[in-house]
Amino acid sequence: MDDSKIRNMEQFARVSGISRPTVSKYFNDPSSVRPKTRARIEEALEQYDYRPNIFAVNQNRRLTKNIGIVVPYLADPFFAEIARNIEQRCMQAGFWPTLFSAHGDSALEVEILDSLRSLKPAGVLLAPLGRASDRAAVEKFCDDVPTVLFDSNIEGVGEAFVGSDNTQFVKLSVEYLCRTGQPPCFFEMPPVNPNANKRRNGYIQAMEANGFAPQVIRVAGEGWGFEEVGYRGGLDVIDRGLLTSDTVLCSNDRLAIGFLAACYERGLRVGRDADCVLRVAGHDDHPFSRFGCPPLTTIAQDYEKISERSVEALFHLIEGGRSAGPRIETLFEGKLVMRASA
Amino acid sequence: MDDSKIRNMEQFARVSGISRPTVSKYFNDPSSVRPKTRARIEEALEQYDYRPNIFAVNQNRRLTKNIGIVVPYLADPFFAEIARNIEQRCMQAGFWPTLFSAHGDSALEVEILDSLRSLKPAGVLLAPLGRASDRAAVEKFCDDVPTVLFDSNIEGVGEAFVGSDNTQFVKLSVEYLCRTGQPPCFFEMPPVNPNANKRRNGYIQAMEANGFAPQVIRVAGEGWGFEEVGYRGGLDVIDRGLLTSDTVLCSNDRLAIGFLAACYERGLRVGRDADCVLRVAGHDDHPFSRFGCPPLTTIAQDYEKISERSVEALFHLIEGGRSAGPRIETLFEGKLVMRASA
DNA sequence: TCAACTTATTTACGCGCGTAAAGTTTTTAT
DNA sequence: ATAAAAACTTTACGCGCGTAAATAAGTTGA
Repeated sequence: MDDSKIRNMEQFARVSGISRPTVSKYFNDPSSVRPKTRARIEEALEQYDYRPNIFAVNQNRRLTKNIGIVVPYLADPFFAEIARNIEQRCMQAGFWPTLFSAHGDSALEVEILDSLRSLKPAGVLLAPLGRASDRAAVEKFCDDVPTVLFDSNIEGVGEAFVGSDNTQFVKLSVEYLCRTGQPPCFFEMPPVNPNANKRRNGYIQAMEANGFAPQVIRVAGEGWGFEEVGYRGGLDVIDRGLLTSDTVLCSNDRLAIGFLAACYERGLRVGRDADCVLRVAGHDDHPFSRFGCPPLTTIAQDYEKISERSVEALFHLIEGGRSAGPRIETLFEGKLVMRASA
Repeated sequence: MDDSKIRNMEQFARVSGISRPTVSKYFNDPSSVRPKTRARIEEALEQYDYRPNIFAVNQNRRLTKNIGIVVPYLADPFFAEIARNIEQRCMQAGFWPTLFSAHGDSALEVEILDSLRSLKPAGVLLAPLGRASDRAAVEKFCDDVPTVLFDSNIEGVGEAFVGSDNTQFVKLSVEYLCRTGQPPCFFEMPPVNPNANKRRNGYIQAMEANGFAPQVIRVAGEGWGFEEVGYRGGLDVIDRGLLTSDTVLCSNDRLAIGFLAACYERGLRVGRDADCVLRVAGHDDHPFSRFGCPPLTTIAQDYEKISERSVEALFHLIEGGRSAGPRIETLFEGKLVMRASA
């Protein structure tokens, strides 16, 4: 390893015995040069570990290899997980992913999109805040940069959307709960994004389809501290005797985890057993749901497929140029995960 | 807003009536130009919203305004939180923070440091994986780039370390538990970093200081899925009757959350009440600990102070050049957070 | 008011690489 | 074997900005 002072491509080209333009071509696409040439470059590469100056590269390429990943709230392990998944896929494809979190703040979301613009990214994977998002700002951004939305949809914005079929999620959970006990009431907070709305409406629809009267319980609270909202709301609902069923279907798992904490505090045993007074279920299969007390019955999002398809859609977009057809929405179905809570 | 086609600093300088070098000076430090000049530039800035090309800027500056933030495992909300905190402080100071997660993988950690190097960052805030880290690689990186370690220390590596006084943490928890009930046994997994070791040793020390015989229970398991390890280990320990005390002090909160799940599954009621058979406590005050069943008694890390001091240390380093004195280790004390579990 | 500073302008070069054009060599196909 | 195609080399320019040096203009204070 003669890792001497190779300062630029010029010098590296010299030591590898290949001309600089060809070396440049190699770094843009190794398969674009003759195998013999490629071998010589890679041989030199092992001796001298040189890497092109990323700033000079990005300055001169009209489109960089950067990919922006924006999530609404990184302290939610769901987004951390899916971001990890997406990151790795991007890296494998030779891109340079950069992760951003809006931390639940719409002003910050706009700021991020602004900075992102100056990164001249080849594409962006954006999970918007949802209701709080500055629609106009997001829309304008999507006009400038090839963007795939995921998790939370904004109608008509971005070149594609990949997410879950929330209506189906709730249909699954409602049917399971109705089949195995009392029809559930629905526990929610003011919706942060369209998914929450779809879940509530899906619940109403599914209940009616099963011949039951829907009962929606909405508790106050805002922001992304869902557990806290579920906990406080849970205490309130329990204390005021507002539960209309012994089965509580929560809009999402984080809310459910807060609700479980409230049940525990009030001495309400949750589960399917005879000594239990309440059944509780959620949606998402959040990473922590299996460690709830009791472990949470839920509908699992397909992390793998969502991230896989999102990245695929973006790559398709990047390669094929824009306007490669109409905006495509891909929704994945969830799977019932039966645990002890319902 | 005449947001026409300002393509570079040349053009922006022209429309603002100031020479390009002076404009350049302004962007490097607005206060370095005469107030009148500054006003004219900022006036033009509002009309034409121009931003210097970040790649060209970074190529020519010997040191960029980039700051790398590296955490071992972003799916842990503790790190997500502290990263958020650090991020914002950096942005406020006019830097450009970029967040990376090693996802529990030491190869990836090295890869990240490698990519980071080519970002020519002004500095890096690194929470290393710990035991799994490639010490040589990290050490070499720290030689090249001003780096402050946080959370997990590597002796002698980096210009400074900021973290928690884990010995004090355990001293606090042990004393509290001894004072209020049976002396605790210590529940741990194979240590991923020095913190875990310090906690175990601190436990032994504190127990002996209080005149009790320490009892360490180590369960098998590796990786960063602590809850899973705590859960499985918990079941095992309970089923085999290995608990030597009715009070269990867990090495950290995530392990404790898994342990609580195991207790719940085995029908062991946890808490301080008369009908409880077990007390459980942890360390860290993890974001989810308050929503455990029961809410977890723990020792709280001071997120704010850790991130504040880490950033301070890094800025000090960046301004003062390297070798501004010896390596400084800053440890913050924890605070007892009494909840229902112990 | 005039010297002594301070700040801005002009001019010019360099950073490291993408990329185009023209010429040369190697490979492929007939 | 030979023409055509493909890949490479040489040469040269441009990207947008940092930065240095020499010069000019503005500011300050007694």
